Amino acid sequence: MPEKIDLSWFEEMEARIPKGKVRTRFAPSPTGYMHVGNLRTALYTWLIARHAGGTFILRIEDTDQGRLVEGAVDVIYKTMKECKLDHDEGPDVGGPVAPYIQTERRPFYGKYAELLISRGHAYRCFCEKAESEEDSGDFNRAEDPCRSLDPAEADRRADAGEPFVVRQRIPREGETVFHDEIFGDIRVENSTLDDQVLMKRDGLPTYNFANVIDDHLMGITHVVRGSEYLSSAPKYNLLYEGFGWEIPKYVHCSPVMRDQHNKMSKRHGDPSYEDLIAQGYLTDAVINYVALLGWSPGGEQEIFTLDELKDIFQISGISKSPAIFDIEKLRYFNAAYIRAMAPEDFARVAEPFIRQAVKNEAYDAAAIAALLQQRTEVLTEIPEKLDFFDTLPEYETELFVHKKSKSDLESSRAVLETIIPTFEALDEWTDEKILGAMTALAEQWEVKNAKVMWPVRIAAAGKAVTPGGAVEICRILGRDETLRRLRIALTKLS
RNA sequence: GGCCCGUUGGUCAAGUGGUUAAGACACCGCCCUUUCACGGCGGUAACAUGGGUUCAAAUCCCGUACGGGUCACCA
Repeated sequence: MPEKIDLSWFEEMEARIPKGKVRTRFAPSPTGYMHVGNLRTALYTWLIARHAGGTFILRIEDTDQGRLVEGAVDVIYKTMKECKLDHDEGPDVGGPVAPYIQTERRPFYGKYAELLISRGHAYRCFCEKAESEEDSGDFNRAEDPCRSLDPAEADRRADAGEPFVVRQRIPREGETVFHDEIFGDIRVENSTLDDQVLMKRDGLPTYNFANVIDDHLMGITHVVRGSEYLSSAPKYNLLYEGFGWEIPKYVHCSPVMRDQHNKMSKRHGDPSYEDLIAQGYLTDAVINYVALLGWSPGGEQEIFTLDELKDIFQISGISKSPAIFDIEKLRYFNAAYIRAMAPEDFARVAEPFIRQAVKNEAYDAAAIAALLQQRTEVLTEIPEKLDFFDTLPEYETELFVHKKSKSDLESSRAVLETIIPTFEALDEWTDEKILGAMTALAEQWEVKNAKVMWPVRIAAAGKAVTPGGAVEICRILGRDETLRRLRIALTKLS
């Protein structure tokens, strides 16, 4: 009975829709963390809006009451903020087409479902939920008596309080073509589509229905989402046509994989965005890497700021095939970002990691950070590089043997024996003086600098690989501690 | 299984009928050097496969194989 449909309400809704500008939305469901794939979708969605000078919207899709996770929405806000993917409209900032949380939009969906029913594109289905019985569980619309139920009869049963779902009435014949910006035209036989549920028995819409309604009502021009929705896209088109709405551009992105066969997933222990940060990766590096996972700017440049990405991002550069997440390459990006940081910025982010290993406040964290910056790939690897500061490690004298610098046990002993009094006599403990003492000795003995510096560094650090050379290590250690360590080494070698 | 989609080195990828098939990560070698790095130079390594179309195909068409997605009152 179309009479009870109040068309003016729909007209008001239509009137609220902003028009003319590009509008995109990131619409996560609050699951508690940000997958890498999600982050990439958010990024691309944001980039499309910003590139076009359009509007970026955050919408929360929480229609699955059974999967609500406490605090999950906050994780989304926090991540988006950290990544600088700012939104113009959303639950926290409002906007012209509020509300932006689907459960708060609950009344809308029912009305649109009614409208669709009145136009014959949907119908009420009173069948029992087809749970269990996996084998016969496949719903066959051709056999659903409700599809051909008299509308008046259906209205009467609904009014009487009989529970029902609303199903989309898919034409039995013909084919539907839809266009995707990445995959091109895709055509499917309508006979392969089923009468999907639009409104659930609990009165909430399914994802598939809420999406169409909200995307339209929010004036979304580009629908960006994972390619897992590719096969339901034709049904969306039919819905848009049923309402007489303009179909937005679809941008389906292939998944981010952990290997050839599996998507990245928390379940398999793959890192989420938060995990990566906790593992010592920088937000900017993660964003940069993720941008290139499944999208290419075409040129040879790989390091981009968000601003640069915004300028050059093209939907056409998004790839059709899935991309495997390669942590090694992320490490490379992270290292590049670390090296490019202002020294004081790096010192700030590195300090907590430095202090994990170096408790002795006498050792200057900023000075250590300066050594670390050129040789750190991820922040979490910092502590292990610094284990020799607080306490001199146990080590074998074999460490003094080094062929490149032509060092052996005897030459090392001689170097230490000579350099100790020289160091004691230095009037200042600076890089210049320390270096000068060592190069002077090398010159006097007519040997390579390395032959002097090698044993000094080994004696000072007690390990072969250190961040920084002999001069820097000695300087940071301070004269007293350096001399103490050199004497220990001399004892070992005598 | 039906339907949809995809397939360039180990990985990310450029490529849109004529190229010595870019570049990056990783790997290897050399140089630089105060260790390790950084940096520089060089190297190994790819068009899944079979048919067409064409003077010419990684690029267009068909099949095959392989891979992914989907077939929920989940998103």
